[in-house]
Amino acid sequence: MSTDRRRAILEGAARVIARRGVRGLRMEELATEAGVSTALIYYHFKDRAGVLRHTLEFISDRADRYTSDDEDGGAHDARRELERSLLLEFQDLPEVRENSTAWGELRASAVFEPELRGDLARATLTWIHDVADLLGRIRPTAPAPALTASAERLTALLEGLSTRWLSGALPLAHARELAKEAVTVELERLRD
Amino acid sequence: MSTDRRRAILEGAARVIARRGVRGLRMEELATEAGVSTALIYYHFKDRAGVLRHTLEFISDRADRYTSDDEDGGAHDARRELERSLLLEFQDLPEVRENSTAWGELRASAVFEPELRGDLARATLTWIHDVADLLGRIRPTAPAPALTASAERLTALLEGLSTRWLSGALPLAHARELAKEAVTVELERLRD
DNA sequence: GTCTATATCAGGATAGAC
DNA sequence: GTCTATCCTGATATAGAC
Repeated sequence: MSTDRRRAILEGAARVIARRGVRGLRMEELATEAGVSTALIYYHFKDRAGVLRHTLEFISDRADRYTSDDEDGGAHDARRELERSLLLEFQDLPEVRENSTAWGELRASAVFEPELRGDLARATLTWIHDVADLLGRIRPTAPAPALTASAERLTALLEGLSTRWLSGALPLAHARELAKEAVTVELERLRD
Repeated sequence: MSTDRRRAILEGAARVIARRGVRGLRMEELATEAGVSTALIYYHFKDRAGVLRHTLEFISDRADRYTSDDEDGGAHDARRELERSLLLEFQDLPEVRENSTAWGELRASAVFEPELRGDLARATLTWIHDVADLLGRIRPTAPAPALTASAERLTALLEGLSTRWLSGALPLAHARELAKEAVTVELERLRD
């Protein structure tokens, strides 16, 4: 059925992008991966750029599922939740790798393809907001701008570390350690 | 003369890559940009991959010139030098933009092209080392591992912020501010 | 909605003259 | 060393049947 195929294509796109990059995504390889014809991809997504856009959306939705919705935990829970959600980026599981890779690719592609920027900016903002929110639950007295700045730094750092990890420049365990310590450092900053 | 043309091609390649990305580099556009024929590019660099390799080398050599060599400044100078060298990444000057863009492209491409990883790792290590060195001059009593960890976080953050800037997700001034504050935060961390 | 077959074309690469 | 002219592959996209 239609919806299933659509989804299969998006899942396939995430896999192919993780394997070849946005730059390396070939419509025919995607078709094979998803078990459909190229024509069907064009039918559903109009063109290559459309595939990219929807895949980005798909991926960020999927990443949202990582974040729990519990809003009423105490500071201790928030701290654990924060670390959990940030370190989730650094796991050698296929889906996580896919998400990280695809996210990095989309970010990098957006430098040259302005059409991608809107969605990317939206997703980034949401992410920053979520992190700022968690920080705020740990440091209830910290002013909002400081929380946002810390969240911006943490998320940007995560992206930087993630790319280094994926490009083989940084072992996974070390990346996790650096990220974890960054949380400590920023929380210290937000203390007074 | 031969050497001039070679150089013109490499400079042109840096500009084109900054504008279109590694993937967007077209041999013909490069030829026009450099004022030569496509055939000459192949004559000098064998193929497209050769152009890429030599351009990346060209660019990292050029970026080295940014870093000053003065080794004997006091803590105050070191702090300024640190901020200067880190914030240098965030300027809207053609050459800086070219270098940042190409660096980001290189980093992103390395995720899928292992051949690129060696050079990249080397250059990254040098950078981390330089930053750790400056941090050490400001905090002479801090242990080396802590200095390295801070340098790793700062440089990874820079890469993250840089990509956000170049992809239009983060205004230049804001990126500078976040980077500057990150220096403060890390130096605070290294205090005790 | 989905496929097969194919048009179209951009762009990498080379031949050969100068 | 450098150019003009051209070949040819690989990839996007569409036509049209089912």
